[in-house]
Amino acid sequence: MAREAGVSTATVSRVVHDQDGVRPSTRQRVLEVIDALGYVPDSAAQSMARKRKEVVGLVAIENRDLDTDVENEGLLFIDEVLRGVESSLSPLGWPLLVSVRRAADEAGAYRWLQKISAKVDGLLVTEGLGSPEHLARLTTRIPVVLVSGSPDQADADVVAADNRVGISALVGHLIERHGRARLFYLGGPREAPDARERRAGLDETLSRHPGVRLTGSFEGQFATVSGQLAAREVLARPREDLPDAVICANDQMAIGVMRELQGAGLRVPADIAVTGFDDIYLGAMLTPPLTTVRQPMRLLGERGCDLLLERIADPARPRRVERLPTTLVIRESCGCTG
Amino acid sequence: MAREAGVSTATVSRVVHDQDGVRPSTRQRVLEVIDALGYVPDSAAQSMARKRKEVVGLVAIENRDLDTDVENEGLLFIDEVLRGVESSLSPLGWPLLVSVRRAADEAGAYRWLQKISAKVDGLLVTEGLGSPEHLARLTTRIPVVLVSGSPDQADADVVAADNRVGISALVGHLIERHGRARLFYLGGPREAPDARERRAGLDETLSRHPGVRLTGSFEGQFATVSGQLAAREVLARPREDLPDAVICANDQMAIGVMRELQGAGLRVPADIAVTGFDDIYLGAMLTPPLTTVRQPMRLLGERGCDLLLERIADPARPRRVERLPTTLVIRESCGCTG
DNA sequence: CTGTTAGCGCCTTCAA
DNA sequence: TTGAAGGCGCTAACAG
Repeated sequence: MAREAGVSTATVSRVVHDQDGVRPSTRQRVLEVIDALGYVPDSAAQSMARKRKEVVGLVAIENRDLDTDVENEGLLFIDEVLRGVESSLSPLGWPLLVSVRRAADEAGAYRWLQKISAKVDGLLVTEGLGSPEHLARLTTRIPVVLVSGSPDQADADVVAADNRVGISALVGHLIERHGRARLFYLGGPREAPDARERRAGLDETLSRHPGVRLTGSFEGQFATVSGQLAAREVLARPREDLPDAVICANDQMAIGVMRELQGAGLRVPADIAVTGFDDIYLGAMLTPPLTTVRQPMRLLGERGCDLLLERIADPARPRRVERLPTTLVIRESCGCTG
Repeated sequence: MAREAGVSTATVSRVVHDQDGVRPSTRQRVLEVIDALGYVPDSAAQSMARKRKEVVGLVAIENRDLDTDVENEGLLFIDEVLRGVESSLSPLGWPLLVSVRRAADEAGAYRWLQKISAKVDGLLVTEGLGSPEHLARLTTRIPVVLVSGSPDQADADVVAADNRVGISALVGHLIERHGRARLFYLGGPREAPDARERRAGLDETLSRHPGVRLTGSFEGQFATVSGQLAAREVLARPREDLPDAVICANDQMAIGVMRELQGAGLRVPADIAVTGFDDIYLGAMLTPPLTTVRQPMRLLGERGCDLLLERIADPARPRRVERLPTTLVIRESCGCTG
């Protein structure tokens, strides 16, 4: 290796890390050899020697049905989070290790998490990934930040949008402003903490409005098809039993719902209002434009990454849970007019 | 470590990798201890011992102007490529190391590339990233696949869309079908090989149509603002000197052009046609919907990754250049009617 | 079947 | 200012 070529050994290390205590002439010579040989220190060896990998990981699960949704749906949740993380990382120059798992099949999921965790200094875990027990074990070995995760997960730091306030504002609007009183709720997967919070927010709001009824609900997977499925269930009812609003736990599902409903000849929002959550770009382009709750996806990534870096720097630091504000985005699918 | 707890040493390794040659009872015991202690083998040490990291890298540069474009623009080139790579990787269970660099500032870019390359078994390099010399040096140390890169880069494998055919079909359509004869070309950055190919395709097509004139061109950065800038240049001309079509080297710039042109009161396509390249989702939602050339971005990622994996498996394998077909997507911004 | 023994390539004292 | 030496945690070859 470069050592032979030059003449020395650990001096190379000093040169590579521009530590001082090296005679300029020596440094010069070493640099030349390094350049000539195209030497690049192996990062695995480095990680090993100084017990630091200088990489953080991001794990996510893929909600979309690959064959149908692939080409669609503007910026998705994960894309935006990833961007945020990247931007938070780039001043440091650390790369990001990404791994996405197809469905949420529990089998092997933990081994996968472990394997990833062995390659990074800290891990960002999104949505309802991993059971609480698994996360707990993970957290004992390595810093973990939950992005949109459950705020009461053992020792993990958490960033999450303020789901309850968001959904509450939305539903309040639907009820008070548009007089909708027979709601249908299309929720997200049971495992997803943010889905659960949205549901809780809904129930809370309903309890404040005795005149309003939840006429049905459906557990979706945050994917467009879930919306279509749910819409079919709604359409299967006798016409006079139709809800006057379908509240969806995310935009993708709302898109599916709208398509299916409109396909069946219903007018949105005249016959039935439809709302989403997230505010993905595509929502604004629909006809009618989607009323939704904006959650700052990119910022979730940034803040999550910042928390992670802080914890990596100081593992003993007290646990932190950060709530990011949501905002009601009123467009037309709720009944408002452009 | 687990070894103490159990009783053995390298047996643990055998158990972890379910190699046979371990008495069931022993295996059992070791597994229990592993589980109890939550032991996870350190991947840096593993990489070191077997000289394999089981990670591939993806490097890209960010073309967007962060402050303006951030929230916009449906699935971008990189997002799609990344998806493709991920899907190609997931059966293997390898994670992907992602690093995005802001502008194309040459300074430090090579060191950045080197640093990333030290952490992976192979590298996917997108668009016009890295000078040919740098890429050449990189390639001697580690397998490299260029995604949308120059097909004549030293020893790197390459996947690229068939840019010339694509642009040629598009321009042919504009000329033959719509009689456009005074074209303005908004190209991509000089360093980007795909931008160069598109330009070459244009010139080629023009040379086959003597009656058609290129009235001007502009070198953009593949970003929306580039489109706005170019449009302003077009608008600054005397009205009678206006081109009858603006051909853009990607969709994002086409969007910028359309906005600016329409903002100035011009009708697209009646007064002036506008076309893009890529076929990002958003293009279909514009008014008028964007006529463009579709390049299979996701597939670029998949195939690129496959090539990379093959080369990692067999570094001596002959170099390969793969061309992926493009397709003309006729919507309305060219003058056709829905 | 299982333990021993070398490294893998680099960083970090400690001496010189 | 520099070299020598040990060790990071794991795997692989070789003995038992």
